[in-house]
Order: sequence, then structure tokens, then C-alpha cells
Amino acid sequence: MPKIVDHAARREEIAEALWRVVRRDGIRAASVRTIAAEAGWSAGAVRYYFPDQDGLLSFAMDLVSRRVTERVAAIQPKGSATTIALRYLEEALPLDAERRAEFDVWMAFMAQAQAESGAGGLRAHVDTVHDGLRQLCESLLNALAEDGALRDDLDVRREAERLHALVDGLALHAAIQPDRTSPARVRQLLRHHLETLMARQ
Amino acid sequence: MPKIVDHAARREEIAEALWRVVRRDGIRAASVRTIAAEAGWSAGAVRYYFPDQDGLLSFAMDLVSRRVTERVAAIQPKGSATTIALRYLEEALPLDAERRAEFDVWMAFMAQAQAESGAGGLRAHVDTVHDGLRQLCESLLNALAEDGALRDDLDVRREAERLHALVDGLALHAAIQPDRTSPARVRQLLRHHLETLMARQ
DNA sequence: ACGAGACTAACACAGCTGTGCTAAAAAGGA
DNA sequence: TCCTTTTTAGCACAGCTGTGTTAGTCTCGT
Repeated sequence: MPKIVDHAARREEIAEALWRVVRRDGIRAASVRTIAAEAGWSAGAVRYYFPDQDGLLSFAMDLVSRRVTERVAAIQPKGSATTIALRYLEEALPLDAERRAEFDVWMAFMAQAQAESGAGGLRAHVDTVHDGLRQLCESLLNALAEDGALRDDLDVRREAERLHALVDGLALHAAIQPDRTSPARVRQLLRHHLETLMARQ
Repeated sequence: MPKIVDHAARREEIAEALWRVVRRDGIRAASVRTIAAEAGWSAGAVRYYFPDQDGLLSFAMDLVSRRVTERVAAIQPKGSATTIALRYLEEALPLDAERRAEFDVWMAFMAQAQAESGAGGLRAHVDTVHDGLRQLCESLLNALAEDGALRDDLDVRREAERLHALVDGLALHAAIQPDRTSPARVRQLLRHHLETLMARQ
């Protein structure tokens, strides 16, 4: 039988090369050939795994969300509801090199997906991730409410949207001005926001 | 003497053609020739006003921030401090077609500017606008504080950062999912956030 | 060993890319 | 009218683009 190569792993390897190209030179530089060179293969090899470029872009974008989802799924919900909430939300924030890389790439794809035409499946990916994060915010707040930790005059749905917007805004700031908006500062702001939602003990 | 053409106006006209191309097909499609076609001129004409492509991109990005700045400068600060604050902050949000177009383009440029190399002046533009919006947030909160409308246990600097992040997050949501995050909803969330900062009357 | 099937590299092709260059058209004061 | 300066269009060039195709290499169960 044939040479055995982990197809899925290879595709991820190529997608990660695409990430590096996008981070270094922007999405405009993400051609089949530059990606192949970055991955250390010939262009033909890349095209064996991804027949066309759109498929590669789509896969690479999907990989970002899968990585985040995997990390979120791996979280052990221990500690107080607040601690848990913080831990979950932090996973969506670019607070270390790995997550900053993911976020930069995600931002490039998001901008591309905003283009009306030719966006194909990119638009759907954005919506899915967006909805997922909102759901997460709502779930976390509900958990807090069930613990009685939340103020009882809150509209949870509204607070979920506000929290969601804050998280996305913080992510943007952490990515764009990491010096001014340090990881510690982001955590501090997020914790502070949650505290404003808490009932007085 | 020569044919007289408003040089500045022509440059803006070309930059707006670039905006349309970026919105329609993404920044990857923004070549000199596509932009010229969109503007209705030859590529040579475009290159007369912008000798190289980087200059065009940079100018087009700068134009976005200038447009926003002009609108902000034109605001008449009437009404309560809260009303004023809302009016200013709304100007940075993509709540109508014009501002949504600007934001989409801005997002594409921001993603491109994140690329480490070749970003040239784009990075500086992002920083400038970012700092400007933060300053605005801080000024507005200070104005509220001087009116005695703000709770007195607040750390204004921290609240400015939180407000800034919320505004950017809301802008993103309004741009990405305009159906779910309607202009009315965005205004509502922003007003609600400000209310949580207000002293009880 | 051998050959079926998975994998790789290389070339071809038409079309687009940014930029340099040149010739011509337009315009209005002299 | 003519002439200077600005403005415009077009071509040329080398290089890159996505994709189709083809010939080859490698691996491993039999």
C-alpha cells in the first residue's frame, strides 16, 4: 500500500505556514508559492493537499477557530464561578505569542470575509465563531447568576452582549498595542468588569 | 498656464475608488489597475497622483481617519454631558452606510498593518487613531466627572480604557453582524454602559 | 520483488502585478 | 496665436499569479 502520511496533520502544517506568511507580510502575500516556500515544499505539493487557493484559505481560517475551541474544551472548570469565567474568556484573548498569532490571522480573515463577493465560506466561519463567543458569554453569566453571585437587577442577555463586545474590544487592543495594553492590564480590566456585575457579598 | 484640477480632490476620489474595491473584493484585489477601472480612469492617470501603490494605500487609510476626525470636530456639544458623550462616541461606530464602509476599509487596513514587515506608515496611522479614540473616551469621562454626573468611586483612567474597548467591540459587532447588532441596539448598549457609571441622582 | 496507489516536483499557460518610460493631449496666460 | 506646464493614456518589461497537466518517485502489503 502507499506511503502513509497523516493527511490531516499535513494540511494543518501547510495552514500554519500560511499563518506565518499572513503575519509577516499580510494576506496580500499569501500566494500558493510563498506558502509552499514557507512550508518548505514545492507549490505542487501544497496543491496536492489543497486543490485550489480558496480551499486553503478557508481551511486555515477554520483551523484558527478549531484551535480556540479545542483549548476552551480542555478547560477544567474548577474554582469559583468568577475564576472559571475569567479563565474561559481569557482563552479568546491574545495574551501570549500563540494566541496573538491566531488573532492577527483571524483579523486578516475577518477583514477579507467582509468583502461582499467571493467571500465564500469565510463569512459563515466568522458568524459561527462570533455566535459561539456570545453563547459562551451568556452561559458564563448564567452560571454566575445561578451561584447567586450576580446582581439581581441585571438583564443577563444585555450583559452578555456587553461582555462580548468588551472581550472583542480588549482582544483588539491587546493585539494592536500589546505594549500599552499588556496581558496583565487586560486581565485586570476584564476582572474589574465582572466585579461591577457582582452582588455585594 | 496649465489645466487646473483640484489635486487634493482628485486624490480623495481615487482613494474612495480604492475603498469600493476593498469593500467589494477585499484588499487582495486592490491593484493599481482595478482601482483605476473603478475610478473610471487609466492606470497611468492614477499613477500620476500616486507614484507608487504604498502611497495610495497609506493615503486611503489616512483618509478614513480624517473623515472621522472631521465629523467629530463638527459636533456641536449641546445638551447634557451624557448626551454629548453618546453623540461623540457614536461617530466612531458604523451605524449607517457611510460609516460602515469606512469601518470595513479601516478593518482591512488594520489587519494589513499588523503584518510585521512592509507595513510602512500604516502601523503609525493605527496607533494615532487608537490613541485618539482613547483620549476622547478619557475626555468625555472627565467632562462627566466635572459635571458631578459620575460615581465618585471610579478610576477614570481605567474606565476610559474599558469604555474604549467596549466602543471598539461594539463597532466590530455592528460591522460584522449588522442584522443582529442593529444601530438601535448598539446605542442602547452604549447608553446602558454609561448609566452604570453614573451617580444616582 | 514488485507493482498499486499515494505522493511529489516540475513545467506550461494565460493573465495579472508594480513600475518605468514616452508621446500626446489639454488648458489658459502671453 | 502660440507656448509652457499640467495632465493623460498607453506601451514595455520582468516577475508573479492560480491552475492544469504530466512524468516521475516513493512506500509498503502482498
